[in-house]
Amino acid sequence: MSISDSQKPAQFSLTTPLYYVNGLPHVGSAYTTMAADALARFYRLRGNDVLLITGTDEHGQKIQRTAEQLHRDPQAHCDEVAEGFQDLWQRLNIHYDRFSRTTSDLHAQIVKEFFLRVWEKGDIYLGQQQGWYCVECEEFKEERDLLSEKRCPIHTNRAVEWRDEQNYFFRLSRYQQALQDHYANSPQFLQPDIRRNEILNFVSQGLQDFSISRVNLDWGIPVPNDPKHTLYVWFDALLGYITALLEPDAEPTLENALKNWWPIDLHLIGKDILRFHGVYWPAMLMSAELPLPKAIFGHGFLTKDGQKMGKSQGNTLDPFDLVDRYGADAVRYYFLKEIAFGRDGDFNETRFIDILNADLANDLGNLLNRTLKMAVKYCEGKVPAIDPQAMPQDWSLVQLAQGAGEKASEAYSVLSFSIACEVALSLVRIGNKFIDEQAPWSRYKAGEIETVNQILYAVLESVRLAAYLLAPIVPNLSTKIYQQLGYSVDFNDLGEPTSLKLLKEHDRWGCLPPRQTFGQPEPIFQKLMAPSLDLEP
RNA sequence: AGCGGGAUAGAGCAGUGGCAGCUCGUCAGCCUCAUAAGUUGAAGGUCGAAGGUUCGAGUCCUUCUCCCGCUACCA
Repeated sequence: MSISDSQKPAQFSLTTPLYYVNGLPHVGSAYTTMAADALARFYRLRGNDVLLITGTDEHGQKIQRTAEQLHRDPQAHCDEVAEGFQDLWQRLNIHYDRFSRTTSDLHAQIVKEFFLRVWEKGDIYLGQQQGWYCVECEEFKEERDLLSEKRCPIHTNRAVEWRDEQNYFFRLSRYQQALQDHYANSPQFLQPDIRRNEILNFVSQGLQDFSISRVNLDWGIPVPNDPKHTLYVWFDALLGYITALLEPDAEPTLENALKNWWPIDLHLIGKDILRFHGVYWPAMLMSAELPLPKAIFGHGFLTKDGQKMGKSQGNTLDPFDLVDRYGADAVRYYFLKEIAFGRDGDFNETRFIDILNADLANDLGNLLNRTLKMAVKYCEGKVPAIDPQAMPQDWSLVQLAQGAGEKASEAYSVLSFSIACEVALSLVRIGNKFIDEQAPWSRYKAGEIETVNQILYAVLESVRLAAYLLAPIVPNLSTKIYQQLGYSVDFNDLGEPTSLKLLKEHDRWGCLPPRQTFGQPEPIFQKLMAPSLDLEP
């Protein structure tokens, strides 16, 4: 199963949603993006060519209105918010390859070409959209959802209006069978299973065509053959994934965009937009006769202290504030380790602090620190000069470490970030027990130098392996560990082919080179303090 | 209303027929290499309720309660 060196490295492309720029990013967007970044880092470490796409969706009446309220040009408003997203991604140590914006000129070209392709297929037609319309929501409402006196259930003091307007529609109904066949033939297409079930259920009830244009909308891309209409959401935003694939100097054509990276391996999204990615999008692509993405994963939602977050509830969790107070590694670790990816999860600050201090400071950080300081004293500041292969094979730590790389790799491949972390943490926990049992400090006093060397090597190598396996989640921390062990590696600098090569075998036990000189031992993760609510002097 | 998910220790979770477990937190003993870290042990559970199948049920069946998601245009 080994890949020969002459072959091109396997490619892996993935996307986050293109986030709506109605406001600065919330923690849910950050969650998706952190997961995407961790996965991208995992594949890069494996030696794959990776393309991580994120970006912003910038059209729509809500944006236009928000800009107007701020007495600002809509584009200027979008620029500023998009910059806010990029700023947060930088703070969270996200390494994306493309940032796709739906207001870019390139995008308009791609949208036009795609639209015409579907148009020529006969899947777009002018129809009549009738229904109760809430101006605030910008949505047509089902009559059964309305409150008394035809009031919108969200904007309870506003009555909905009867609208009867011409819109363009996409013939989604035509693709029901093809979609169902695809779901059946590609069980990995919709993940996790619970979301797949929802979609299967939904599609089996029959599909209606959906409208893809609006008439009273200026801020957007005009319908190519009828500029009185403006494209609405899905025939705009979803295509941003394709626009993102254009090489920097390429002509904006579908052919150029799809040349290298299509189809996308994974669309990572929140569960709220699964239908659009799992039903609308593949149907649109089928209509355009393009290959479908390999998989779509809808992750769960976050609550805060068990409560749904929302501006109206006033209990939002600000990702900027979180990362500023605790750092990127801490935030990434909490969300990816403490929440089973795919399920809903909760943020609780006390728990956040407890978990980080226990796992990263006490267990991992302190294990490195105590072992390294012994090695500095007992082994002249170098990795003990022993043969890693000649280690006592009955040591539980060694046995565990030998299987850890593969286990973690399997976990990452199925987006089980939490399990990948547990694999690394189990090495650390067993390492702490092992060092207590073996008590190298006593053995050193008793003159058992050879055994001390073996013990310290085994523990340091386990910490190295744990750091390597955690690198997609906590790259800064892993870098610190590697540097204290004497490497000059930076896990944030993996664009370099040389460093990639260097690390390719590092998921295996026994890499740590004997006699390598250590860096300065110092705590890699300072304990977090709870915010002080103490008002007394 | 229909479909699906969930209810197990103070918190978060694992556990598809055989002694109820893991992590965090709490309390106590041990160690002294270490970031007041580590380690060992303890306390803490009538496994949502009731009934049934079985030698044996957290696990299978039936009924019920509560919570959550989906049931079409929520970026």
